[in-house]
Parts: sequence; structure tokens; C-alpha cells
Amino acid sequence: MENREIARLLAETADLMEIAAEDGFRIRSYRNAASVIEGFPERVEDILSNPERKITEVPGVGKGIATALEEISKRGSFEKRDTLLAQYPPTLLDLLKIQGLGPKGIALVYQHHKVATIDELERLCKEQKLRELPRMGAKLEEKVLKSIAQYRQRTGRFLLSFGKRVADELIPYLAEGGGLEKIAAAGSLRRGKETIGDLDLLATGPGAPEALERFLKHPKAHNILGKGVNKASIQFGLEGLQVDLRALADESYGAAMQYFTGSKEHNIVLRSRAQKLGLTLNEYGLFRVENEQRVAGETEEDVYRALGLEWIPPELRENCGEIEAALEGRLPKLIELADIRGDLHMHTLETDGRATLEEMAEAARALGYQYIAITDHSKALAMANGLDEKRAVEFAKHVRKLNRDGLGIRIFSGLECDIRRDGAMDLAEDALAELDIVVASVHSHMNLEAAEMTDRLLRALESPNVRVLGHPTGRILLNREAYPFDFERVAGEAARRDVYLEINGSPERLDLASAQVRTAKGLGAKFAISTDSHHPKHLAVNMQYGVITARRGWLEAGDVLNALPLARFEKAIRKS
DNA sequence: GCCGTTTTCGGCCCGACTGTTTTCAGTCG
Repeated sequence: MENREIARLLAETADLMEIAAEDGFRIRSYRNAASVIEGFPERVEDILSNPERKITEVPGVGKGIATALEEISKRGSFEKRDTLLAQYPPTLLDLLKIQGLGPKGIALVYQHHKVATIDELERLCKEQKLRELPRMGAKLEEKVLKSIAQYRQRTGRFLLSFGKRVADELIPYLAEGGGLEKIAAAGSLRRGKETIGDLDLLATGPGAPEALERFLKHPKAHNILGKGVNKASIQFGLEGLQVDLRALADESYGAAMQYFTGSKEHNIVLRSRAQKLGLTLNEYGLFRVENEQRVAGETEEDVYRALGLEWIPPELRENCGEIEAALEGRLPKLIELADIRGDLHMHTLETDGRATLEEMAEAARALGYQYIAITDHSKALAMANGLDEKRAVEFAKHVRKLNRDGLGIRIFSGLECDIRRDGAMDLAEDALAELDIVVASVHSHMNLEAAEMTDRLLRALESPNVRVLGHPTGRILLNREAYPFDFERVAGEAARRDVYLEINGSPERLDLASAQVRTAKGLGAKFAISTDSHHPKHLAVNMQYGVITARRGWLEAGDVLNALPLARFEKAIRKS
């Protein structure tokens, strides 16, 4: 079993323990072990099977959890989890995703009404019975119902990063079967959409029919939804992401790639353009209507060229002006991962990160970056042990010394400073002035009215030390909506004040959203693509998603602060 | 349940808000 799945079992057990009102510190131990194991560079299974190693070397794993891990490795579960699952149905865990009810509330509705599923909870609220329970009322019922509606909307969708991991698992597995010329993912994954509904894989080559068989035999192919000569569908893993694999002829690969990458809107316009040219476009190729003669199909480039268009990068295929631009030869030269010279948002052990400054710096150096900014939290995030003025100033001093010693990469002292409810910075401006770069972010009071939130953000932009507005909308994908505010006003003001808008590459955020990136660019805004890394491994992974989001927002390297080489970057962040 | 120790027991990130109370528990971050 992979670390990620082991971590999930532990975290799930912690959730159940919480519902069972077990000791909080014990619960925290399980959570902590889960989070360490998820980010651990070695496979837990490998350590367990190595007689020269001890699993308790892993921080956060002591005697108790070591026993659990051994059990998991042997039989896929462990006693504590089994006991809890005998006591509570696993569907209770879904209820934790509904806002307004926590573990205590869930225990209560389960005890009193045997409510164990979202549907049952909804009924309870509609019958106004939730309010009859101790410490619950009408307002809570309303909040829960609203949250259930949001939950329904997002179920069936998955994070882009999840889809990418599934693709990265299936593609090599299928390729190992041999006989494939090409195999790749199409669909919204290829377009880099922040969430995906399903995953489309396309394969060509003499071994493609066998690949369909192999596909169905994958150990995580849980539910076979269909199997034909050219296509098979499964539900993958416990999460149940639908994956389609299509076997194609070589000559159709480009056309199929184009067709299945979408978007639907993009394809509709493309097909009507084909029609005007006396052509017809489908997943098998581009054909002349009069004699059904094939004009293109082997590569996407051929298809677009035959339609009189430049090849359009998948990220732009949303029918938002890309076809017109391709027609006129004015597609943007989109930013690429290789353009990135540094990373401006990351955390260390000083607050809620999982590595030291030196470890983060080394990982960034290995990526070929010229510079990074360390931006730990400020004191308002007490739970993360945020920095106060004194620690911030000392940190700035420490970084100046580090740079004198030289770490092989330039470090900038930074801070992710909380924006308080009234828009003021969490730390005094004279302390902020000591730092090289301040990222200002909202982490609290996210339910303000739009007008109040707008004023709050505008005031934050007034701080003379703020250089970047961090995760500007506060959204958590599939989990929490962006807080309401006048985005255009804030983006316009940021542009005017030379405050960069962050494109937060954390796959749970991708904040700004790509459409907002494009809007803001139109208003003259500039951007920072940052990872918000809490672990060295996030640096590379999250940057990919940040860059994809920037590309979907039509950004070029010139729009992005951290695509600047060191000297120019330093000048750009200097305060006037 | 983990960890560290001036080791084998005591401490473990904490503050604010909300809706419900009538002095606070639960939730959230």
C-alpha cells in the first residue's frame, strides 16, 4: 500500500475517534502521523519490510502506530479502525464535510436519529428536527442545508492533481503491457481545468486492444462500467473517478486528441469552421464533405493547420477568444515552467511548514531557481505559531546573514502577513519594512458582506510594504467558495499600486482562478505564481499547477514577477 | 499516542466567532 493510502486510513480513524469523543491528544497523534507519512520520502512498506530499519524512525510514529502500520501492511486495516467501524457507519465521515456540524454534532444526530448519510441529514433539517437537539437551532439548519447543496454540486468532481496522479499511475502501467505507440490523457486534465469530472486516456499502436484488457485488470479498477472493441470504462480506486480508455488508429490520433481534449464549446466552433470550409471534423479526422477524403487527423497540428489556424495550446481551448486569436496569428506566447526563476510563498518549521529553511532552499536550488522568499505566517495565525514583530525582524536579520554565507540560492526574507478584519496588517508597518517581501493574505472572517470585504482588501493594498496579495479569493476547491467581493475593483487597485496578485499553485486552491487571471491582466495587473509550499516536495508539484492556471489565464512570462531574473526581480520588489 | 526528559510522566499550537445559551460548547482556522 502506498503512503498516501496509509495516511488516509490513519486520518479517517482520527475522524472516527473524534466522533467517538476520544482523547483529543490521542486523535492528534493519529492525524500527525498521517500527515507525516503522506509527505514521507520513503515508502512505509519498504521500511517495514527492511529488517535493518525501524518504522519508529519516522517522526510521529511510536509503538502504538507502529503496530497499526504493521497490521495495515498485512491486511489493509487495523484493530482500532475496525472497532470504530463496527460502532459507526463509514458514511458518517461524509458528514464531516458539511459545514456547521462537527464531530460532536454528528455524534448527536447519529445517537438521537440514527442519521448517518447526507440524505438523512437533509431530511432531518427539512423536518426541522435538527433544531430540537441541544445547542442547535433554526439558523444551523439553514446553514447545514446550504452546505449540503454545495456539497452535492461538487461531488462527482475531483481535483486536477488527483486526476494527474491517476493518469501518472495508469499510463506507465498500460505502457508496460507493450505494443503501444502513443498513450496520453486528453479531456479537462489536459486543459488543466482546476477540477475534473472524469479522465480520458487515448492509446494507439498494435497493442491497443490488449491495453483495454490490461486496463480492466488494474488492481484499482473497482467497477467496470463498460467494455467494447475500442473503449473501456472503469471506476478507479475508492474515490471512484471514472476513467475511459480509447484504442485508436494511428491516423486518427491527432483528431481524437483534439476531439476528446475539448472543451465542448471550443469544438463546436471548430466544427462549424470546418463546415464553412467544406470540411467535416470528428474524432476520426478532418474530411472533405464532397468525397469523404481525409485531409488531416494524425496530429493535432495538422488538424488545426488544415482549418487555417495555429495550433492552440490545450489550456486555451475554452472558446474564449482563442480561435479568433489563432486565426489572426496572435495567440499569446504562454508562460512555461522553465520561465520560472523563483518561488515567493513557502512555509517552514517556524510556523506550519514541515521542513527547515535550509531544506526548502536546497529543494529550490535543485529545481534550478535563482531565488526564493520564505513567507511564514504572522501572529494572527496563532495555531500555526505565527511570527510577531520581534521574530519577524530577527528573521530578516538571520536571512541577511544567510545570504552573506551563501546557500547557492538567494533567499529573500518574507512574511505571509494576515489581513485583519478591518484590512490592517497583522504586524506593525515598521517591522514589515525590515522584510524583503510581504505577502498579505486573508485567513479569517471570510463571511463578511461583499462591500466590507472589498474595503478590507483595498485597505490591505494601501499598506506600503505589501508586495503580493496572497490567494486573493480564499477559495478551497470542492470545499469552500471564494468570499464575495468586487474583484475587478481590487484587481484594478492592485495594478495601480504595483501589488502583484498571487496565483497560488496549491492544488486545493488554484487561487486566482484562471478566468480571474485573465480579467486582472486586462486591468493591467501583474502576477506572482507561488506554491504556498509546506514541504520541499510541494515546490515542484504546486508550481506546475500554478503555471497551468497562469496559462489558462493567457499569461506570458512578462506578466509574472517570479519569471524575472534575480537582478530585475530585486529591483521590482524594492519599495518606492 | 508521541515525545523528551533536569526520562517513564506530563505536556501536547490557541484564539475568535457563532448561535445557542444564560455562562458556554462547538466549530473553524
